[in-house]
Amino acid sequence: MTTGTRTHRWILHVDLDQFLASVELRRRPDLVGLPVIVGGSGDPTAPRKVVTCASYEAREFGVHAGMPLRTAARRCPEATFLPSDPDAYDAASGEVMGLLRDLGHACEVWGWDEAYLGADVDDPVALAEHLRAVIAAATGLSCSVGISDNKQRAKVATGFAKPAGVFTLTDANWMSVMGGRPVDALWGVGPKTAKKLAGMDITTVRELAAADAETLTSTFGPSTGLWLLLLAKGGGDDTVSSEPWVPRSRSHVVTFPTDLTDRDEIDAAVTQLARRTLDDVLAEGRVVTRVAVTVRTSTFYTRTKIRKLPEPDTRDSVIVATALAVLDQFELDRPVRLLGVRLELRMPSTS
DNA sequence: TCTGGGGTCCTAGGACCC
DNA sequence: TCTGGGGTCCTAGGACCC
Repeated sequence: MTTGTRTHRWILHVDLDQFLASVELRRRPDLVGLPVIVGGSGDPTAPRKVVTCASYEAREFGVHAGMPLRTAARRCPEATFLPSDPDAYDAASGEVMGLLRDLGHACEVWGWDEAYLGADVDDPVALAEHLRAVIAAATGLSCSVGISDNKQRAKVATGFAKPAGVFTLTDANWMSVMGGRPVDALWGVGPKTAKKLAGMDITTVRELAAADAETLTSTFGPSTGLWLLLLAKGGGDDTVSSEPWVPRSRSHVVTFPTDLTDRDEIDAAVTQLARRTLDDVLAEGRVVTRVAVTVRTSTFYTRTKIRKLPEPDTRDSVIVATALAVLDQFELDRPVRLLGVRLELRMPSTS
């Protein structure tokens, strides 16, 4: 088995196409080629539920992940709505990641439907086509592959590979492909950073790449400023680690169908969230260091408070009491739309 | 068509100690 | 008496991603 963190000649970003929808289509071949929308309990009339994944056919109607299900139903009434089935997606993801690990290259898994391979090969396109064929033959799932020499650029390349393709992005074609595109085409640059940059008259990747380093560091800080410059020039993180990812935290949030106003109900909900999250933590043999509680009111005002435990702990009584004590620090003078509990975990010693 | 759920990382600022 | 910095721990909050 390949382990450790190191650099490689090539980094391949593997991204499963419309992953959740594809898993559903595998067991519902009658729906192939039709608009399929996965989310919530599969009831398109449910309020406060959103699309988790839309098939490419559904996307033609303007439906996308994060859209309220009721909106999706209006845009695409003929779609088939399916409930989210996390166990099925876990299993399918496991199949694919197992196949990728068996290829004999460094393999870093990024969530359900993405992974990076680090490979010292002469022909990365051949490797990409090979793994696409292996995954398709063994699982019936389609993926796209972006090829580069760092993660960020490989990830951007995947955008050009989709669906079901391969795309290579290197110094040779980076600026000609990306130079004229908006800065938020870079992985890690979102709307806020794009707006800040626009205020500095920087709107394209080419302009950001040519920007003055001191100007960027004075606005974004020494670390972030230089990172933005590196990203625009096509740089990024060039290491791939095959070590299993150790989560830093576990959390659950709930948006209530109707806002809570009764304090006893709010306490009960936080207690339940804390217990559910702690169950996950204990199942993984981890220990809690900090307890965070998030409250979102009817006005969508959202705040998180957090408290460090006196000692790392696993006791239900301590975790629940701490969550309730943190909750008690909120004003709670408005109806509560969402509650969340996040447990931060002690990292295993690295020795 | 009012706005889900699960994560990570970075920065700022206050408290406290030397 | 007053003032100075440095370092570390802690929480809040921002930003981004899938």
